[in-house]
This record gives sequence, structure tokens and C-alpha cells, in this order.
Amino acid sequence: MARTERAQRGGHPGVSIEDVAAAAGVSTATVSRAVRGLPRVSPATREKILRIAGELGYVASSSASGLATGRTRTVGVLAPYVDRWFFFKAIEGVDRELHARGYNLSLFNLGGQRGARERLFSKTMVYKQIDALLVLCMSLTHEEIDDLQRIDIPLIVVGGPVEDCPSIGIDDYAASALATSHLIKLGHRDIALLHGQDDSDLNFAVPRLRVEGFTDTMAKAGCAMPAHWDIYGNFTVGSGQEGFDELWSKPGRKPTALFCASDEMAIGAILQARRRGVRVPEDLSVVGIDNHEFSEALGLTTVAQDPVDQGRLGTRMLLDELAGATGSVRTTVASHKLIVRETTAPPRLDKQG
Amino acid sequence: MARTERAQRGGHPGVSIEDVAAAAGVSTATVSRAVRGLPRVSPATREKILRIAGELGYVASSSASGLATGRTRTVGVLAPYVDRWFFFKAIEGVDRELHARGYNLSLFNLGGQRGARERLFSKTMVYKQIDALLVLCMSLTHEEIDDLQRIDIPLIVVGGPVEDCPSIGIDDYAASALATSHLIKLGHRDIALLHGQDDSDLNFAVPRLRVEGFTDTMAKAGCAMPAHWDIYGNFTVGSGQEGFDELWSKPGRKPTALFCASDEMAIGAILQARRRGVRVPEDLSVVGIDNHEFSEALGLTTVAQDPVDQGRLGTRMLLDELAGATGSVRTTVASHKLIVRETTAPPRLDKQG
DNA sequence: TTGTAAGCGTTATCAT
DNA sequence: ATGATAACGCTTACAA
Repeated sequence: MARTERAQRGGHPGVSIEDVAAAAGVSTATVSRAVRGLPRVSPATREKILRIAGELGYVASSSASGLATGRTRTVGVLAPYVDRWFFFKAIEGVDRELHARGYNLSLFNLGGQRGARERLFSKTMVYKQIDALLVLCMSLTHEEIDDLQRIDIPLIVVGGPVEDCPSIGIDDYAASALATSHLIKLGHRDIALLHGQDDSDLNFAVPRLRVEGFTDTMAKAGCAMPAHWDIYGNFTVGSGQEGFDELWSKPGRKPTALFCASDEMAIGAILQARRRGVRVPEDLSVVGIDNHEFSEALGLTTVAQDPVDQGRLGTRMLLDELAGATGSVRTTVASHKLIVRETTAPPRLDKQG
Repeated sequence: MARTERAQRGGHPGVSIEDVAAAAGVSTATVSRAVRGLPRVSPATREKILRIAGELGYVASSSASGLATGRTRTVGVLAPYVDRWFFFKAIEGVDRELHARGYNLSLFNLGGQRGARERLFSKTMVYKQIDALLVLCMSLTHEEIDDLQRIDIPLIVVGGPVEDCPSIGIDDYAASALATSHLIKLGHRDIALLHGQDDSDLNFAVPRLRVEGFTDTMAKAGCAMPAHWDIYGNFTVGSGQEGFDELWSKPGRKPTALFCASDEMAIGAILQARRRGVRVPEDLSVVGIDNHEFSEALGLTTVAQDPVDQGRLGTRMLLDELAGATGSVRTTVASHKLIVRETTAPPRLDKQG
């Protein structure tokens, strides 16, 4: 199908490099160099070419240059969800860095359907379509990892450790230890735990680390926790609500504080506590991890992390690697910080251990 | 640069259609037909080719086929934000539909920096890179619209009307009228308004329509609203909090109800009200629009809409259009529904009009 | 049913 | 500094 035929059939061939070359009276090679800002073009011709290209509205075809160079100038972002705080924040950071450096972002969202990983991630989805891959806080099967390694493009995971892959994220263990000791320093000893696993099994490491940080800190402080204070949720607000009800409906002593493995669960728990007439922090202190958008409004004490920045940094490493700086991609730990607000206070004297 | 050279230089040529053809003892044309499921291939050869392609791990180069066909099989998604409820929900719907039909999603996020449109959307960003464009609830400048029309690819905006563009979204006027009359039917006459404009001026229509729905309904019911009950926010939780404080700090009579143009503002207002000792709904009824994730947990009465579905439907129209069904893309109105929960109740008798 | 071969719009090598 | 020209890997008339 020749260009002329396409045009005849009502297609939209657009203006090609050849059109520009013809209009400028130079070769396509020169146009190519000129528009890409490469050397070996005299200032005069460059200016002329740029002007004409502008007039004609020339934009290089990404398919064509992709084919010629073997690079697509797009990086893939693989996310288990796109509607959860950490994820959309990270995506924002990734997008910013990517477009700032002239790259495109191709989004692959595995989630959507809650309950199980709906779409499997196959190499065909990205093979020859992206220059690098950024994985958002999810574990990969061995098969997926192997596939990815075989493709051999720069890869980084943002938001949690995955074996055999470089990653960037906070030290989840330290973060939850920090939240827990904040509670302990306040005088709490009767602390319940609201944690759990992501619905779709997408990352086991982060939840586990956050629990271990809690458990170890409790143990070190000599605090024991009855088994029925160990509540299992799934990192959503809804499960935070249910978690609170479960905790409070059980007979026996109540805790004076609640450690939640994520702000979303903490928010759910607090909302439900208030609904049940349990005052926060007077009757129950609550602490979370993340510093979700809504946490400030609620006055939630939490350990903050910055997913935007993690996304940006991860992207930067990927792009540097692509730019030839071998070794740019390496496992990095991002910072976290305790933010004390209004949902934590010393336990009431009559309840103190 | 020949294939062999690339390989020698440590590049990763991958397995090409030619490799498959050679291994199968057929021509590339046949391989092409076979792998794409086209007719005119005998069952036997097809099976053989598929097997070999599988063994070799063959995946067609999107650049090459894009160049050959003039189609990229990716659609662009232009979003003012990616970290706001409507937007990430819509993106989820878009992504689902897209990948289900073998398309890729290229994300362009204009936001990030709050305060002003940071990145301008230029035709060079998408020209020749996408087959269709889905715009998420933002107004475009005339220049941008012109550019887009000139590119002449299917276009739809999801989440709000934009002049001269087909769109899908709820009837924002009707939705806010519905929320308002819910309040009025409950017996409220002293109703305050929390509305505003998106930070970055990204869509004027939606906020305006929601205000008009409120204002007209109030007028029809013969309710007057003092000017200082007209509070201006920016659709965020934070501005909901500030809005409440502004409303409550002013001297004079207090309203018995508050209409918020979005759930996020409503949530902020409620949280702040409680913090100030104002009970919801006893002292103040609050209603929102959207049915945000957190609204159920808070018990917020609201008018629900389903962005996931809007995104999916918008995408479907785009893809149908690309599949040749001319006229598939057309302005459509999505449904909304009042959900009465716990933040609205009749006004207290001593305060009734 | 299968193969041949001409494009698709760039980039990059090598001359000039 | 500039130009010819051969790739890049696929699709698609058209011929066989």
C-alpha cells in the first residue's frame, strides 16, 4: 500500500520526514539529525529545517523510529491496583519523571477484579514494547521473574522487596517498629494488631514485615498480646471497620491501643470506633502507617512515607540505566517519619497496665 | 546496522518473524497470517507455526507492525490528576476494557504540581503514537481541541461535558438537584453550599453544573441562602475542613444542612465538624456527590456515580469506532443514584424553619 | 493455501 | 556538513 494509495483511501499519512526533507531541499538524514538536535548540521540548515518542520507540523513516527533504533521510549508500569493510595501516588511520581525526560508511560493494571489476580502478566504484553519495566509493590511468580530476566530490560520494583529484583521502598520493619514504640512510650502495653494480607496475594513481604516490626517491638518491651487481639484485614477501609467490630465484640479485656498495618485500615477502625461510641484516643489510641491523604484530616498519628518520591526515584534509576549509566538501578531504601497527631495519647489511668 | 552486527554488539535482536518462518519452512507472510489468526492458512501449517513460534518465544514487534499498519494499538488517556477518586477509578475501567481487547494504555498525567496546569498537552505528545484518545474530565483549550481534531483520531471525554467533543458522564445538574431535594424533603430550608473550582481550572463545567442544580432546586423550594453560607473550596478533603471552619466561624445563624459538591469536601467538612463538637446529622446534615470509597465507612449520604463503568464504556466506544463501527462514539449520559446513609436527618425541631 | 516483494518512516553507516 | 542507502520487522497486494 503506497503512500499515495493511503492518502487516496482517506487515510491520514501525516507529514513524513521525507516531506520535510523535500520542502527544505535537504536529505532525510539531515532532517533526522536536525530535529533530534544532533551535531553535524550547520546552524543555518538546522534553523531552516526546524522552521519548515514546524510549519508542516512534522512529528516523527514513534513506530518508525522505534523500529530503526530498537527503542520505544516508553516504560511499562505494572500495578496490582491503581485505585489504592500507594499505587496512584507512585504512578504520579513515575509519570512526572518519565514525561519530563521524554518517555511515555504504558500502564498495566493487573487488579480491578478484587479477590484474585485477574490478569496474568505475560511477557508478550511488554516484550518489544517497552524499554524498561517498573513494578509497583507486588510479588512476582518465579516464572514471571524468569520471563522478565530473559527479556533483559532494566527492571525495578517500587514499594517493597522482591527477591532477585532491585527495589526501592521504605524499611517496613523499622517503620512499624517506630509506630509501635510510639505507643509503648506513651505507656500502652495492651496493644492490639490489625494487619492482614492484600486481597489478591500480590505482595506478601510488606504486610509480613510490618507485622514483624510490631511483634518484635512488643516482645522487646515485654508486652504480651492475647491471640484474639490479632485481627486480620485486607488493607482496606472496610476491613478496618470490620476489624474494629471483631476486636470489640469479643468478650474480655479491651486493648488501650491499636496498631494498624496501614492508614486505610486505621481510618476504618477509627470511624467504626466512633460509631460504636468508643472515643479515640481517650478510650483507644490508634496508629497507622503510610500517611494517606485523609489521615491529616482525621488527625491520624502515623508513620509517613512518600510514594511519589519513590516512584520518581525508581524511574530516574531506570532512565539513567537506559541512558547508559550501567549500575544506576540498585536497591534503595526510602525514608519514613513518625507524625504524631490526635489519635494517640497515653492510656487512661484507670486502664493503665 | 545489520541484525548480525546488532547481535555482535551485545544487542538483543529477539526472535523475528523471519526466524519463525525459517524454522517452520514457510514464508513470513504465512507466519504473519498464522499468528494473527487470519484465514488462508491450512490448519496443519498454522498449528506448526504456532508451536514453533511458542518454542522460540516469538512476539511481534509493535514498532514494526505499527509502522506497517499505521496503527499502534494503544490509546492515550489524558488526565488532569491521577490521585483523585474519579480519575483513578475511571482509569481502572479504561485499563480493563483496553487490555481485554488487546490494546495498550498510554497515560498522560497533566497534574502533579497542584495549583496550575503544569504540563501543557501538545499534539506532539500523542501524534502518531496512539490510535484514539480518552480525556478524563478536563476542559481543553481551543488550541488543544483544534490540534486534536486535526490529528483526527477518535476522541471522547469521560466525566464531564466539553464543547465540541463527545463525552460520557452523569447529569451533574440532576445529581445535585437530587441531593438538594433530599435535604429539602427532610425539612431543611437553611442549607449551606460548599462548592468551588478545581485547583487547576481543569474543568469548569462540572462544578458549575453542580452549583446550578443546587441553586435552582433551592429557588424552586423557596429557600433563600445568605451569601456567607456560600463557601468556596477546591474539591479536596482539606478544603472541606477549611470550608466548615469558615462557615462555622462566621457570626449569625447557622444552617441546618450542608450541600457539598463532592464527597471529598463533604468528608472534610464532617471530620472538622466533629472535631469542633458539631454533631452530624443532629446539628448539621451533610450530603455529597460521588460515593467515594470512604463515604460508606463514614456513613455519608450521597449521590453515587460509577467512574469505572464510565471509563469502560467510553473506552468501548472508542474501540468500536476503531474497529470500523463509525458512529460508535457518541455523547452518553451515565446514571446516578441517591444513597441515603447516616449524615442526613430532619433538622432538630428547635431549629426548624 | 502459500510465496514474493513492495512498502511503512525512521536511523545509522559510510561516502563525499 | 551533507547525502545515499541499507537496514529495522512487519503487513499486504498480488501472483502462483
